Amino acid sequence: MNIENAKQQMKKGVIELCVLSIIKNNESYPSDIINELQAAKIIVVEGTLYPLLTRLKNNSILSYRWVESESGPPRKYYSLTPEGETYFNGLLEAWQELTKVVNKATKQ
Amino acid sequence: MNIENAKQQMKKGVIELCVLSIIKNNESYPSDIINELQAAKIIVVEGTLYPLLTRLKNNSILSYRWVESESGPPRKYYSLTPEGETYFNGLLEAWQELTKVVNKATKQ
DNA sequence: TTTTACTACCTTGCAATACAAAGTACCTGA
DNA sequence: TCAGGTACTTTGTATTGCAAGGTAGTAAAA
Repeated sequence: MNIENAKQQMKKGVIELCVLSIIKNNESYPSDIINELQAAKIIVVEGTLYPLLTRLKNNSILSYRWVESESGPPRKYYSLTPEGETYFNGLLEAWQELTKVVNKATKQ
Repeated sequence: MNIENAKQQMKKGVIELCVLSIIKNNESYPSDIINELQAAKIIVVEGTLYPLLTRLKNNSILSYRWVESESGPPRKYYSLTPEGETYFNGLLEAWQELTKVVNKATKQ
């Protein structure tokens, strides 16, 4: 059985958390986000990220503004809305609780 | 946006790890497993667990033996195969690495 | 001017899997 | 014999990550 698949499953659950964390730290556009995730060894591709960002925007977690680029097409820079801040905090709390119970469950 | 949904997503990734951990500690049958997960606040229902166990069995991660019950139908008691032990260790390692990178990514 | 390369955003179809709900079957005791 | 509880199983649905392909703006080479 391929362990890569299971790793993938675990990763899935935290993509949203990590994306929001990156945006919270710095207003970002998608390529930024992909690069930061990659640096953190959480590989995510465009086909994953764009629909996610759109979903979060449609649910008022994120907002964006267009920013001209010095070289190339304009970019959508995303930031958290106040509602998004609350949502992110809840997500982070859930993550911390999950790690606690899983670590406990897998002890010994 | 409903945070329960996001929690659910995070949980998904660790169900397999937790199920294997429970079985590793004690040869178990499905109701055992559901109860232990529930105690750890990782709620899982039959419709999730049975297909998961079957999948793991088909991939030689788990094996089972029928055990007569004192009151009711016989039970399938599951245990890890040697291959399953290896797989579990890999999964646990992946989990520990994931928590590390996510904690780093969400710091500050 | 036209073409090529690069960057950026977006969409479609597929696959994996958790869950709700319903179904089958066994065992026990009234 | 039948009612209730336990246990295992299956089916249909929804979510969501990914591969692959598409659209479009900018800039530099040909």
